[in-house]
Amino acid sequence: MISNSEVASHLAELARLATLEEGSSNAFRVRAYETAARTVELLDTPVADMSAKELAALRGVGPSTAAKIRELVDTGRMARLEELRVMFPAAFVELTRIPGVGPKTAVMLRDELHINDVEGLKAALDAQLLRGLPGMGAKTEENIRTAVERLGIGGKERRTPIQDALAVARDVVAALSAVPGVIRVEPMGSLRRFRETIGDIDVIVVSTGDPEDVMRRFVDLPVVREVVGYGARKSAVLSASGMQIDLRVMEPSQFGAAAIYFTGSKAHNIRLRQMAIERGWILNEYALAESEGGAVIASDTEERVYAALGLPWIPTEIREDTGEIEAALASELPDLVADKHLRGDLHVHTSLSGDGQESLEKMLAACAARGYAYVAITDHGEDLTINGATRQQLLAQRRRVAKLQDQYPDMTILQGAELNIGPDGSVDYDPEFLAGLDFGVASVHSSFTLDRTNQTARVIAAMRNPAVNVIGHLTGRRIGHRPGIDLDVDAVLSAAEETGCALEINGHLDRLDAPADVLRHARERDVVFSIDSDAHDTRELANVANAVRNARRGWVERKRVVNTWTAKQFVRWVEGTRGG
DNA sequence: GCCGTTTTCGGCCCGACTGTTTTCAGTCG
Repeated sequence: MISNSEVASHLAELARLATLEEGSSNAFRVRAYETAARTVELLDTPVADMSAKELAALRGVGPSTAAKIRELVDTGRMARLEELRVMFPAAFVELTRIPGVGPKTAVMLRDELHINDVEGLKAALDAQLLRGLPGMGAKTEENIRTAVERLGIGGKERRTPIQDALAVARDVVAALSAVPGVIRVEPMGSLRRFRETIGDIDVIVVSTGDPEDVMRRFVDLPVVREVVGYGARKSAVLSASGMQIDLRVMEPSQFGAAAIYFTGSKAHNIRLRQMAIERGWILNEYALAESEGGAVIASDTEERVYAALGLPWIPTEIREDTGEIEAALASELPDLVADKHLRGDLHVHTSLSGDGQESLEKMLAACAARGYAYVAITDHGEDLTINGATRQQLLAQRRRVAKLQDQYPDMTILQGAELNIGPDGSVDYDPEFLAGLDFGVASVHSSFTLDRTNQTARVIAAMRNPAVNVIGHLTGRRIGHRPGIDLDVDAVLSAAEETGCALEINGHLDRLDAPADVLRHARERDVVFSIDSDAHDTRELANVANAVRNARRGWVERKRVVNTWTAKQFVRWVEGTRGG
């Protein structure tokens, strides 16, 4: 049976190719396909089980798209998509990845110069054929030549892991904060929404001084390799690593409208602007204002702009037009977990792990300093041969923990381990030894290439193990480096409901695992989570803030997170899950 | 292609920048 995400990716491709046919990504047909793709992607009911009539009742899906979905489900094909694939082969579509080449230009290049791929474009550039086309001159030709040469480093679809983008953004923010007159510098866009990968870094500078000072300072930053746009209030540059950084300078009174606008997502903003129009208003990056006369209704804070539209402030992580507007209108926004709710950390390493950097004593002191009511010390199990702790080492640690517990009357210390889930679902040590531990996190650290059936079976077997309270970094992915293991997410969520085993939300920026889309799908299920740092030194304990933001993206509510519970509730859950 | 307390047709989000044009089209976000 075809999955919803496969159907959604067909619809997304339909939108991409329709862009070429329509000549614009803003064409209504294109937007309709995009909306339909988003709706299907997020739906919990399999579309394969739905009638055309039921499909057409979904938001953004009408009779035409419903028929296309049914056709795909029934025949495995979508005739319209196949026609478009013939009209626009992949090598031709590749042309639109070049910055500056949109659908109109690509089609003109083919119609006028018979260019069908990037190689053909290069030849035409060498022959200086582009400058003879309508609306094109030598300058445009040169711009396209430059863009082709750096395809792969600055292409439109290039995305950077959030870990790398955050580092670049931090430097830009620090440098621009020092410019005279600047009172505020904030990263916006997908960085503020905390997506796993970032396209461009968007930054707003609020300044009471001369905006041109900010712009000059911006394009002179050491990180800047090339200036790709330069205006009085808006500029764009490419960083040394090829990331695009967009900068806007705004007045203090515009900050709220600007923050909403530049945070996005685009789909979220479109919904807000539609709501503004219904009221006879207009919403842009400067203000929410009356269409007639332009009297400003709200602009200085996000809260005021949302409130004027009849909405509560919407958390940045869920601004994707995937149901948050409807929830806000119905006063049913989720009670998202926040940093201040955390009462403990359930995945902490010490120097007993080969890759742990600091002593048990230091890690506990740092946890206590964070105000935790409980903590689980979870060094690697022995099956991780280069990093794991032996039984003797764990027993010795257990005695040390017992002594240290006296120093922390307000913090319950659980001594456990991060167990390794073997390819067959077994974990380290033997059941008798494991029963002597207080807590168990079980994680996949090997055999990443098993098929879905086997991966799913091993994870579920670990969940059913009475020594396991939490499944660590569910998919094992490393963002930008390694894909996650192939899992039947539905089956895993069912096992989590059945066993009470928590799914970890890991705070390492290259993990953010379980991924937000998995968390979102767990929303309708009776699943609990743990928000963990997976710290290997005291500094990394702060990683929980990353996990919190990823949890919020996945609509995870406070009540679902076991380490927001009181010590009493938490210990009851631990005891309930241990021993099955 | 979708949608409707302006409902079955006529709308559909908004603006900066660039390069090419003397008023605008294309691209981008």
